Amino acid sequence: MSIDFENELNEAQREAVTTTEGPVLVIAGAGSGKTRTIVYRLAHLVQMGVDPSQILLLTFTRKAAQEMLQRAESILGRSLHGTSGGTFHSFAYATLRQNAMDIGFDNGFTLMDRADSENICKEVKDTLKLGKGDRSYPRKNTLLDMVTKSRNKELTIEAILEREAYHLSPYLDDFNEIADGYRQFKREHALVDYDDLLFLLDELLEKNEPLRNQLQTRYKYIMVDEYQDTNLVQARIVKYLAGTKGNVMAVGDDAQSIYAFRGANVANILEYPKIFEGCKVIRLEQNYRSVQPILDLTNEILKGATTKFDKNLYSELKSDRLPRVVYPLSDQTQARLVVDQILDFKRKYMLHDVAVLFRAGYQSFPLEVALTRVGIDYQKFGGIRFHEAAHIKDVLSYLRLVLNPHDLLAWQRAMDHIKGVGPKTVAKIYKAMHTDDEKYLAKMMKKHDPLKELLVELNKLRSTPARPASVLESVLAFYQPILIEKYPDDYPKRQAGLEQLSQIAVNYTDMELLLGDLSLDGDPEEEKRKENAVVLSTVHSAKGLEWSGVIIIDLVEDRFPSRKAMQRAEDLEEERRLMYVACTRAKEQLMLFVPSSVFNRASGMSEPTLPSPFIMELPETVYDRLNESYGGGLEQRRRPAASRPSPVFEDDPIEEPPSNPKASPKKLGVCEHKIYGKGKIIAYIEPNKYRVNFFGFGLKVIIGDYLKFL
DNA sequence: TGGTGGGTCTTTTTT
DNA sequence: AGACCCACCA
Repeated sequence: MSIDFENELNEAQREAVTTTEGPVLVIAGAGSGKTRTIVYRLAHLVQMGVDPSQILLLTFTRKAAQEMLQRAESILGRSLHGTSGGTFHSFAYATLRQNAMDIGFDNGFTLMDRADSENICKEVKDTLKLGKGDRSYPRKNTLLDMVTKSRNKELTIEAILEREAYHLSPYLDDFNEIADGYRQFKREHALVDYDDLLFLLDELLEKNEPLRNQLQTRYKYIMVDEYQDTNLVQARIVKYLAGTKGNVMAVGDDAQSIYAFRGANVANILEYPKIFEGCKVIRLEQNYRSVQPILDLTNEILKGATTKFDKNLYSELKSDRLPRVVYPLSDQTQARLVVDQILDFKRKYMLHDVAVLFRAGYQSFPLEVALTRVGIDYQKFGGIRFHEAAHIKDVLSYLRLVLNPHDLLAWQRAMDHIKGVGPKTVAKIYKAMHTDDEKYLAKMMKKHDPLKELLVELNKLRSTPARPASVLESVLAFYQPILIEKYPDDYPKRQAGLEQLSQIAVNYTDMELLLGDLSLDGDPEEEKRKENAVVLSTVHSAKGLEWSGVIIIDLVEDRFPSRKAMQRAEDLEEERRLMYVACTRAKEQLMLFVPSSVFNRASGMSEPTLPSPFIMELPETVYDRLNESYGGGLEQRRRPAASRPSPVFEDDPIEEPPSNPKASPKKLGVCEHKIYGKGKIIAYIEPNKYRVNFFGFGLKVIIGDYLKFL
C-alpha cells in the first residue's frame, strides 16, 4: 500500500516527513498537525525499508508514543513492533537496568517516586537535627523542590534561591546539607530518583564509548517530541544518541513551553541548529484544529507575552460563535453551570470529546461532586496518580520488600499498620535485621503479632519465586484485613483500585519492571480514553490533546495564574503560555469561567476574587460575556448598568499594562486600580506587587502593572 | 523513650 | 485533605 502524501499533508509537513537524512528541527504551532507529521514520518521511514527497531521515538508521555505508533501502524497496515518509544525517563530506566554494573549498582537499584524522595529529605533533615521547633521551616515538599530544581537547572542551590526563592535564603546552608545527605542516603540504599535516571544515563553515555557507539548504530532515526520542554541533560542525551550528524528530528513550539519549573530550557530549541550542523528548520504554521474565533483569542493571549513569539496562527475553519467568558457568582455555582454546559455539549458531541481544564488538581473537586450527583461519568488526568494512592503504595511496599529487603522506605510503609510500632521502632527492627540480631527480632515478633505475620508472609513469598501476578495475589489476600481496618469509610473504592493493579500485573513477567513502569507511567489501562466520559484534566496533562468543547475553570488571580507564580515575571510568563496551551486545546467551542468568589480552606469562608489578568486584558471583541444572575441563570451582558450586584463586575477590560513597568517600584503613596478605585500603598512586595488598602475594599495584593501611581 | 491523637496551618504544574 | 507540631500517655 502506498501512502498519499500529496493529499494528506501540506507542503511544510511533507518536507518534514520526507527529509529523513540529517538533523531537522520542526517548529510546530499549536494544532498545526505536529502529531500527524510524526506519524506520517514513522510510516514513511518504514515504507522506505527502515527496520522499525532502528527508530527511537522520545515523547513526553508513554501514552503519546503509543498513540503515534498505533496511528502509523494503521496507515501502514503493518506492525511497528520493535520501535523504541516512550519518555526520556523510561528509556533511561530501561537502558540503565541493562547496564547497572557500569554505574556502580552491582545489585541493581530501586526507582523511587516523589513521595519516597520527599520522605528521605525529611528523614535527612531530622537526622541532622535541622529546623527543630521552627514552625515556618520549609516543608519536605519544598526541600525536595530545591534539590531537584538545582539539579534540573544545573545551578547551585544558592543560585536557585537567589533567582526564584529569595525568601528561603536564610536556609541556604541547611538546603546544602540536606542535599548532601539525600545524595548519600540514595547511594547507601541503592535508590534512584527521577533526576538520577537522566543524569546516570548522561554519565553512562559519556563514559562508556562502546555502549554509545552501539546505541548510535542501533538508532538510525531519532525523533524527539515536545522539544521545548527538555532540559539541559536531556539535550545532552539526544546529542550522545544521535552523534553530531545523526538523523535526528526535534519537534516543538517555544510558545508552549510549560515545564520551566522542572528545568526545561527553551534555549534547547533555539540552539538546536547550532548543535546539529546542517540542520534544516521547518515551520508549521497553519492551524487545522481550531475555528478562527478561538485563534483570535489565543493570538491575543500571546500578544501580552513579553518574549514575543513569532506566531500568528490562522485557520480556514470558520465559525460565527465567539468564545464565551462566563462569570458565575461562586465556585459552587460554577460547578453547577459547568455541569449544565456539559449536558448542553452532550447533545452535540460525544462526552469524551469534551474537557474541563484547570490549573491544579484540587480545583476539580467541587465539579467531581456535582458530576457524580447527576450521574455523568468522568475521567480525570493529572493530580494524584494511580500509584500514589495510599492503598496502592501500601501493597507495592510489600512487593518491594520481596524484591529488596534493604528498602527502608518500604519497611516503614509495610509496618505502618502495626499498632505500637512507629518510625523509631521500625528503624530498630531494620537495624536488627541487618545485624542479624535474632534476639531482638524474636522479642518484637512476640510483642507484636502483626509484625510476625508480616515477616512470615514475606519469607514465604521470597522462598517461592513466582510471577508478579501471583505474588500480588498473595499480598492482596494478606492486605485485605489491613485495608478494611485502615480505610473503613471507603475501602470498597480502594479495593477496585487494587483489582486494577492485578489486571496490570498480569502483563508482566518481571517484578522490577512492573514497579518501574508504575512509577514512570502510572496505570497503562487508565490511559485509554473512556468512551462517553467527560475529561477533567490539569492543563499540563492536557498537553498535546484536543477536544471539540473545552471549558476552563477558576480563571481568577491566585488560581490561574497560580498564587506562587504571581511573584516573579518569568513565572507569570509561564502561566501565560499555560493559558495559551489550555485555550488552543479547543476545536469548536471554548468557554472560560471566572467565579466571583471561591472557597478558601484556610479561612473557611468564601472570598471575593479578582479575574485572571489573562481574562482582563482580552479585548471585548474576541468573546461574548455571560453573567450568572441571582436567579441562577445566565444572561448576556448588556452595557454596564448602575445596579450591578458587585463592583467586581463593573470592569471594562483593563488595557495593556502601563508601558512603564519599571517605574520606580519602591514608591509608596496613593494609587488607583480599575476595579477597586483609589487606595493607599502599604507595602511593596518583591518584585512587582503591592499591598494596597483600598477605600471601601480593604487590603489587597495587586501586581504593579495594574496600578496607576498618583 | 516512643506512640498516639488532637489542634493548627497550608495546597502548582510532572517524570 | 495532608502534613506537621505538641502534649499527653504507656
